[in-house]
Amino acid sequence: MNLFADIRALTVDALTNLAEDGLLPPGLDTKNVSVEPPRDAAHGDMATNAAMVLAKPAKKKPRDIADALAPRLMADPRIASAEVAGPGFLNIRLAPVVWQTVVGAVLAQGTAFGRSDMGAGQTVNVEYVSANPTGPLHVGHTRGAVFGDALASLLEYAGHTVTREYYINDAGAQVDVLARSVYLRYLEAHGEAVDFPDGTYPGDYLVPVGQALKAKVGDVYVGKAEPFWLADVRAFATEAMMDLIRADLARLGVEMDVFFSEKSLYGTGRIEAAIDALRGKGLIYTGTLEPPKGKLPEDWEAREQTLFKSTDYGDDVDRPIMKSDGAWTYFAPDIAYHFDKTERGFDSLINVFGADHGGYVKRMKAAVAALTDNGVPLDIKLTQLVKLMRDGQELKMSKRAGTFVTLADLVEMVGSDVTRFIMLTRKNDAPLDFAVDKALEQSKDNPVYYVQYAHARVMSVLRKAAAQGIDVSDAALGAADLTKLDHAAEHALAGKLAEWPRLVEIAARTHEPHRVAFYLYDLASGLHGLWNRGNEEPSLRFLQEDVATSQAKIGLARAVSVVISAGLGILGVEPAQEMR
RNA sequence: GCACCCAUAGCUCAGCUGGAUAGAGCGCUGCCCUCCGAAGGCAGAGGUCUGAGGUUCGAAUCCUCAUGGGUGCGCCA
Repeated sequence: MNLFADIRALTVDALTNLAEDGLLPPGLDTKNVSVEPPRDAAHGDMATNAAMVLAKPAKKKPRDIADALAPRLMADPRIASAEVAGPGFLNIRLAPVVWQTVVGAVLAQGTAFGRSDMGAGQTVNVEYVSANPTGPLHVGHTRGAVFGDALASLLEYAGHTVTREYYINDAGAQVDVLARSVYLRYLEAHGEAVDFPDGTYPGDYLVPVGQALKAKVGDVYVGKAEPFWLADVRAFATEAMMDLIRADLARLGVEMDVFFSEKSLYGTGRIEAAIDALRGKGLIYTGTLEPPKGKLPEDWEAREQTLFKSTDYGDDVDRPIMKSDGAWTYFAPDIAYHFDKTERGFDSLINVFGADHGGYVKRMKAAVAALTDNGVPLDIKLTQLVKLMRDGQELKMSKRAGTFVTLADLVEMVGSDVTRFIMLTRKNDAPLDFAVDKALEQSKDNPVYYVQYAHARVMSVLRKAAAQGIDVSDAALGAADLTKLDHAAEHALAGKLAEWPRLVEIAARTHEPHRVAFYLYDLASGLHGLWNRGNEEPSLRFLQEDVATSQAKIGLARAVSVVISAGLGILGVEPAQEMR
């Protein structure tokens, strides 16, 4: 149930009737007619801009249209009043029965209240994290993981069929570096003294990998030249790193559907097939790029390269797909990977990258647009940097200084729920200061606890009521006489609940899960407000003298907890039963 | 030099396919527990939405330019 969509449909019907009666020209385009919550509560429950949007095409004054529209809306039992205001807004007040219906719907549908069929089963591939398999995930990856996962859940909630996917860069030079580093740890496990030259990974996390390699193969690689062991060690090390990464993701409750190996694209003709697809469209050619403007790289010289004509699809320059030694650049397998995604039949693609990959957005979009003739949209969401703060000071991250903070460290410090919620209290493209000390504080300073507290309060009321022998099952509350919810403050809170399905659609459409977090904060605020008004107005307390009234009021509180629960579910956060 | 992202209250940030008098938290001032959890609530003060043009009935929102920050920029993925 989406109340705003319902009232919008009512409005459009009324406009159609006006046209049939000759009061408006026929065939007006109503797609820009909106029904929204007004910014100022004094303006009523909803407002429509219909009169202003249609004034020009109908060649009528906005107020005349609004005057004609108002009585048609008021004929509906759900509408208590419709008044013309301002430049031509129609402010709508809803009948009390509407709010009672909303609460009843939440109690009947549970966390499915707010689900949308907007996605219409469209398949979406969400690729996120995709960190190089060379070490544990760090704080930056954490934001990508949380964002991508919440976005995926949000899209599922809005009716899409979602695949969560991780692209493993296991074919480049950096996994050779990994293999050499593990080899050194392997020698160390055999008692050799080793040191780690530049261009190797000295991290302790490879010590157990070296030992595991020894346990597996004994000493067969000791004293052997690199070509003898490189491929084997690389495979072993990469697998070990992916185990590490999967374990890190599990700490956050992130579970991928697909891990896609870059290496699997090589030697199978799949890169060639993707490039051939572009060549077939006349988009591959041999040429020389202009030198970049401004400061030149020192060793710059003009070279002939195999290029993808990405400028035909909005990129700034054409991009090389093959190195001068004939090997593919990193971009070629990327193209092949996305070609593979489109061939798997996804209706749309989403990539979540760190902001430092912003420079690849245009070429990636160009590649997908070219491969699908603009048929499959690719949205790329960039997550900005995370700064960890403690006591107002930035925790500087430095591997050398030993202050490198990993995902595992962060989750260890503040827990998965707090990590996830805080990371989603900022828009993805805004930098995030993560105050580790504040995140653990149980106060209003901390939005996680504020929302959790609201949920816990409701649970507390339910426990208290149950102890008094009141049936507080959702079925019983839903069957209660909800007309007892007759106070404006209660209607206002129910109105917040009614916004939930609408918010889900907006958040899903814009690919912005942070909106869910802000909505939950707002909803929690509404509950806290009503709760405290009960201090001064006993009739607003949830527990009343008679059972029937109690059940109605508890029903409202329960409905709030259900929606909080649904929202937290999308964010991947467990609702609190009580605060401790 | 070019591209992308960003600029909203003292601070940290929301702001809905353009909508009415721009919101929240922190901080500041003053209130509210014989009462379901005060880990909360209420009220007040605080704004040329970086600047200048443009489109529109209407711009924080869209377009152009400027200023100030961040990120990236041909054989690293």
